[in-house]
Amino acid sequence: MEYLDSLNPEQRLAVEHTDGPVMIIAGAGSGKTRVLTYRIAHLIYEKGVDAFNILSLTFTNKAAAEMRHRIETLAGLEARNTWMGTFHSVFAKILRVEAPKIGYPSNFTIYDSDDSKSLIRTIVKEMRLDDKVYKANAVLSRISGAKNRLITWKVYQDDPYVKADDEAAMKPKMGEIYQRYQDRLFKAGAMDFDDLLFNTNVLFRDHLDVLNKYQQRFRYVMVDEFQDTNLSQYLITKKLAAVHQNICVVGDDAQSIYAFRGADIQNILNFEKDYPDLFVVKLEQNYRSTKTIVDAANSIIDKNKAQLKKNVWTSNGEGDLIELIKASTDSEEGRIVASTIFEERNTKKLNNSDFAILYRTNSQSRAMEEALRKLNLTYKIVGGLSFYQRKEIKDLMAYMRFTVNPVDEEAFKRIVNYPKRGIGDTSVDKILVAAFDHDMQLWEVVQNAHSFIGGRAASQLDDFATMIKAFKIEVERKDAFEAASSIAKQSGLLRELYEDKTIEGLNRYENVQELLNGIKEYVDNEENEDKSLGSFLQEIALLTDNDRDKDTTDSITLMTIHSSKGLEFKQVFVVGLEEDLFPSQMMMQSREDLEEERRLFYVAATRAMDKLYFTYALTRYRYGRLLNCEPSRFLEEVSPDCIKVSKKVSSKEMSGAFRREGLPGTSESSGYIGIKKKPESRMPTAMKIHTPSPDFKPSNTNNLKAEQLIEHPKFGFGKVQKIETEGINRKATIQFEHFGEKTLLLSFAKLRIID
DNA sequence: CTGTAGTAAGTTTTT
DNA sequence: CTTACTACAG
Repeated sequence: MEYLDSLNPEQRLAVEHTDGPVMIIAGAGSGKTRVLTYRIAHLIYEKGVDAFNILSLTFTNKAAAEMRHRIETLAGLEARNTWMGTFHSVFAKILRVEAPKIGYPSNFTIYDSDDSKSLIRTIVKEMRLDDKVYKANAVLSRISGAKNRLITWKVYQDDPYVKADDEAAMKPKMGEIYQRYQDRLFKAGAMDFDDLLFNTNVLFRDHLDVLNKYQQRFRYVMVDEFQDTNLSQYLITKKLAAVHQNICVVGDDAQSIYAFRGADIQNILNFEKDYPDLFVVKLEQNYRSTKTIVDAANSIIDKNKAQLKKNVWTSNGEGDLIELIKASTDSEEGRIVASTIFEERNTKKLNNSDFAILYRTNSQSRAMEEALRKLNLTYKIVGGLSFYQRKEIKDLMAYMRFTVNPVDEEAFKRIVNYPKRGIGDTSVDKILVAAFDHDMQLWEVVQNAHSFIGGRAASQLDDFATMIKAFKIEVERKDAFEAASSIAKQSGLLRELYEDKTIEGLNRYENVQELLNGIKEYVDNEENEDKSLGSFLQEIALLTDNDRDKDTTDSITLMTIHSSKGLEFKQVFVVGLEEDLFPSQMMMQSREDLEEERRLFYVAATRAMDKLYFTYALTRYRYGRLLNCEPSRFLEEVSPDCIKVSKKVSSKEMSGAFRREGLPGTSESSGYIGIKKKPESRMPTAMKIHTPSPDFKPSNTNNLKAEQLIEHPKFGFGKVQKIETEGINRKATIQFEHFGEKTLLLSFAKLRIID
């Protein structure tokens, strides 16, 4: 096989060792995707395995699409028959066939996290609990964490440790919320993201015939980005591979960045224990980046304790040093990045698509966008507020969802009175209560509205029911596109949007049209066998904004570091390297958290092939307030040999920023400025005297009032005298115990409000 | 039941 | 700056 000649010895081992359990530890830029595609081709053409018997699981739809494309190029159309997709999409597809076995309808709805949160809010309200204690986000992530570890509500409630945990957090009702949440999902014929995996586990546990069917079908199982699997996903693959034992996992523990959604790095660290005869290959040669970049990335990741030993190296040249750019404001940061790209592009004859700007949070894209637009540079944003999360899109989808699955509670609440048809909150509540009390299906109650609620609303509901019935008939007779267009028109939704002549209204109208176009495309696509609306809805529920076709014009890529995984660019800007932003303050609760942020930093750095830039700003707007920032600790952790301090900062802005900060240093505002060890002057002497309480956490100062007791990290305890507003700035005059009266800019000051 | 005005609180990453 | 929720008038 001559194509094997293009591989290095380790890669070749990984490709040729097809049978039995295999773990491929693939360092950044080591040609992992190449190995995976060659491996599949090898299975099909050398080992004579039917493509139909190969299952490859990835974490994003994009990665799956990329892999499918590369395999087709390499191995031809035969390879199209391999099962390839994300965990969620593959098992949603299987559940669509098998769901009735575990009591769900096969046209079950998939709730996205907005639906889930809304349901949790309803439940918390129904239980008459304090929604400030039981915040939807926190409750959902707790439940999600349990599900990812396959803990049912029953086990959750019976576990004394969990109970102690919840009680310590003053949230003893968590178990009951979990139970009710699960019950309501079941009644609404709905699964949330975690359920797709959880229920697959249940299915395989309780129906051995079904498990056996898929075990026979998937003789070869491959898992990409294995470091990001959670327990639930791991157990599914383990079960599937139990008979043939042909499981191949590919991953890099150094790039595990999804702990927040249950990824367990122990899966990769302990894999060997589950498979004693495991064959391990390490791909350590990096083909992507310059030596400087590889060294810099290694210097950061080496600080982590939890990792597998490996030595990523490269034979590439040294390349340029990493440029460190300091800006005074976030908008200046944007301007410098934009002008640097402009210059580099022209002097080195590069395309826009050779550049990427990576940030920690989506909100950072704004400043970058503005600067790029001013220089007329074409860019595209990956991710961010998803198309599918827009109100108008969710509204139309809710109509479609309710038509297909008329017990879908969240969809019902969304559309029953939109556009307005005289059915208010009171009536909606009555319907829901009636369904609950009589243990009836939502749709039955709606159809018999007169028996449950009287008056005007009842006859309005009759009209609503008639409309939905008409939709149902359309859905049965027509394909997804025709049914959806008809629903958009008949529901009055299109008219409502059409009549809104504001710019936003126009956009919303166009978005709905775009969704309809998407449905048309789906219907016209030969590969989709089932062209019903129900089937389309299941597909779309698992799509993210990253999966929509963006126009293919040559553009600079803007995205979060999380979505950059697996990609590479000639030049990469990692922006916003400020303490509390990256590493994120919300993450910095434990050593594990810091290590995950380091891995994230590692991922960002290793995206670059030729040149890497780090930038940070001294002040930044967040939530409409100007905050001051300090350089990220990562800038001190990264090997100084790899970094060159660069870029002039305009002296005017610089001194302005320093003055605002009330810092000395105006004199160094011209010339080259780098990170210095935090100057003494930046650390008020007060800090040496007052140590903040161990649990010090800044509070939201929105509601700060006179007489309020507060704690300041540097000045200690004090009492608020008065609050004034000056332009966009709010100032508080505070009488401190030991430091007398001080006036602080609230946007700068971190205060803990003592209740 | 609907619309408006005002208040409160949240801001990480993704399937 | 945003979004979600509440109170109150019509």
